[in-house]
Amino acid sequence: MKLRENYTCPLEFVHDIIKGKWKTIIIFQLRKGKCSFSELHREISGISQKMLLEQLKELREFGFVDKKSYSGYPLQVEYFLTERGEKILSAIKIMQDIGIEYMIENNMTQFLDKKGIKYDIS
Amino acid sequence: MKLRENYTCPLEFVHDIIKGKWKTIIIFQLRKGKCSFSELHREISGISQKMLLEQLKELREFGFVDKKSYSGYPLQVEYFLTERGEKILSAIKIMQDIGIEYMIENNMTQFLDKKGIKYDIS
DNA sequence: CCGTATCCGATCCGATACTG
DNA sequence: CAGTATCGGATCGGATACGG
Repeated sequence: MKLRENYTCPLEFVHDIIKGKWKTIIIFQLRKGKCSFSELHREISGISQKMLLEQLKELREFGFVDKKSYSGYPLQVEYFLTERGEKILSAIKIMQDIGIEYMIENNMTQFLDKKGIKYDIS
Repeated sequence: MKLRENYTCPLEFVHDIIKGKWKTIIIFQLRKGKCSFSELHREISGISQKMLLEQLKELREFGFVDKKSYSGYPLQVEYFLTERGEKILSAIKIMQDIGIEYMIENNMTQFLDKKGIKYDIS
């Protein structure tokens, strides 16, 4: 991922990283600890393999996520949050909370329930 | 702004709103209270009139920002954060904090200083 | 001072196919 | 199982001009 050369504000920078379609969700999924690629792929409804890989790469590049690879067959990796990842998770939880509030107020929760998506903020 | 009809997760929804290039910065600029359009335009370095207006409109649409218009000439408006806006501000402050850390660690602060941008997290 | 409309290049992201 | 490459439509956002 290519950043601009100059940022006039730290938020511009964080936003550049977080704006990708799936990043907040990936970080949120990692809240409970390490997770293999295929687990992530299974749990994040709708994401393509390409996007998951690409976004994980960028999250690693900026120190929000790290991974551990195990050599052997079949290949196995574990992705997990770094300290910086945990920190932004606390911001993401607030945003999730706001999302839940909004969806409840506007009767948008049927989709959540129907698909059995977990949206606890633990 | 047109949202999707169904969201499987509240974060997907919040992200749809927050992903726009200037939204986090606009919210951050409003942290100290009400502000006219031209003040915002002056203080947010690099934003075009079109984008500022568009993003403010969307932020209002989803209840993060509200405005008060005064009839008369010249026209005068005041934009300010709603309660929901204040709540997401607390998440944005965390992200700003992360951005500052990152920029310090990676010697990226020269741009901030040079342009005299305020980036306090108060 | 505040807001709208349009045009157009840049970027994003989904589908798909292929490798170790 | 994990990762890479490419193609093409959709969306984003900057420039610019105009209107209340």
